[in-house]
Amino acid sequence: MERKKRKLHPVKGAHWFSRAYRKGQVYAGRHLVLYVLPAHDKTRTLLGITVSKKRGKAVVRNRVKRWIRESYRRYLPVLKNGKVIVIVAKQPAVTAGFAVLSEEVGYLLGKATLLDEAPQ
RNA sequence: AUACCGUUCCAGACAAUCGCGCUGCAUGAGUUUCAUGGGUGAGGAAAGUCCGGGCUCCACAGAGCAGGAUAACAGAUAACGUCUGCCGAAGGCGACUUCAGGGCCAGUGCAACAGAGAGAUACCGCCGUGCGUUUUGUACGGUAAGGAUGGAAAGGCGGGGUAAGAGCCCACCGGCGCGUCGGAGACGGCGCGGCCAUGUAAACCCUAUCCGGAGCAACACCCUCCGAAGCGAUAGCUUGCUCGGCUGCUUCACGGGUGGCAAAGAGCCGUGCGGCGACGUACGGCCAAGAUAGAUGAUUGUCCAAUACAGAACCCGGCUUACAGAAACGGUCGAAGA
RNA sequence: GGCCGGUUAGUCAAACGGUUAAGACGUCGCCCUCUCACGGCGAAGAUAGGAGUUCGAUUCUCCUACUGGUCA
Repeated sequence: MERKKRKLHPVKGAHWFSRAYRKGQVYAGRHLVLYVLPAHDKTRTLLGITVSKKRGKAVVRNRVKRWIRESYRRYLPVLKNGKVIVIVAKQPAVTAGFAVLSEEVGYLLGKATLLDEAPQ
């Protein structure tokens, strides 16, 4: 069934973010915090990324978002559907680098039991 | 090779694999769209939002007041507080750099403390006269040369003059006014003259010039909702105030989408011509991001001395601020890059 | 993204361009008390940073940083 490539879907609308913060299940790591909600659309999983303006200037925030998005993309083929995931970057994430964040995204997704199988 | 000054340019490159936005490119499915291939994809500051415009709405934008901005002169420009040239001042041996650089001889205000006195003055001192007297002194007057205070003390310095002194008089210098010559002008040279109140206008102010208000979250359209309260010629908008103008209006609550918005303009590149230059103009060529939770990343290899500051959000012209380094050209000083 | 404001001791908060920058709460020390509190006396502690104008700047001007408000 995975012959067709999955695309990366972003979360749209501010109310989904606030719902995730209030009602979502929380999984915290050293650099990131993961919020998970069940989605209406069961055929795909949405991703939202939050990097506060306190974390740095526009270049820094964009770089952190790219790292997280790329990490998430690596786990996309083995990800369960029907969820809304919001990832919030903490202050250490700014200086962590891609390798560290990628590892942490995998760890948190596994902790939240969102992976069908172990990533290769 | 090395110091210094000015101008311009670049902002890691290449290859492989995976991945992203746009596409009014092609092909195939399909006629909302999807897939594959191609094309294209952040900056010199995209930043701060400090100025100037375009654009949109208010009446294509009106009158007066208030308010704001600018400040030698001439030009460039769509416009500017920007730029160019030039004048003046300051700094540097020099190339060159810097300057909110109109007016306190229109008016008003302020100048704390100190000091006798801050725009008017006599504390000490100097001189004269009267009184007293061995002497010291004391009263009145003259005086701004000297002392002391201050950021600033009666334009500065020298000479004449005087009882002592003083622009009281004279020369030079500074400032101001008038005349004349040069210059497009600011200004500069020369001559004459009243004999001159220090500083502060980023104090009020005066002079000249300019400025209507708001901003793409503007604004226009489509679908949904067509909700509650209030007003009755009041009220609201334009504008801070007055006039003038406009309107069934005002307040509160409230979704989604499309356009605006990106292919085309004060556009970029090259060459010629005009100009000291900013710039203008003619010809030829080019089309070069357009997101909407917001697109450039990951891994590996090679080159490299090394990758700083930093991410478009309607669009331009500037200014300011941040910044590792690399390159080119022109020039200055000196015996020598010391 | 646009448009407005603000920054003074630990906190709140005054100051026509002029001596040593008010106050209040808090902090510290001493006194009072058997001890604590209350009260009394005393002390320390600040103009966001950098330039400029001025004789002199918390105040005026510019730049930078930080921090609020507001606009569908």
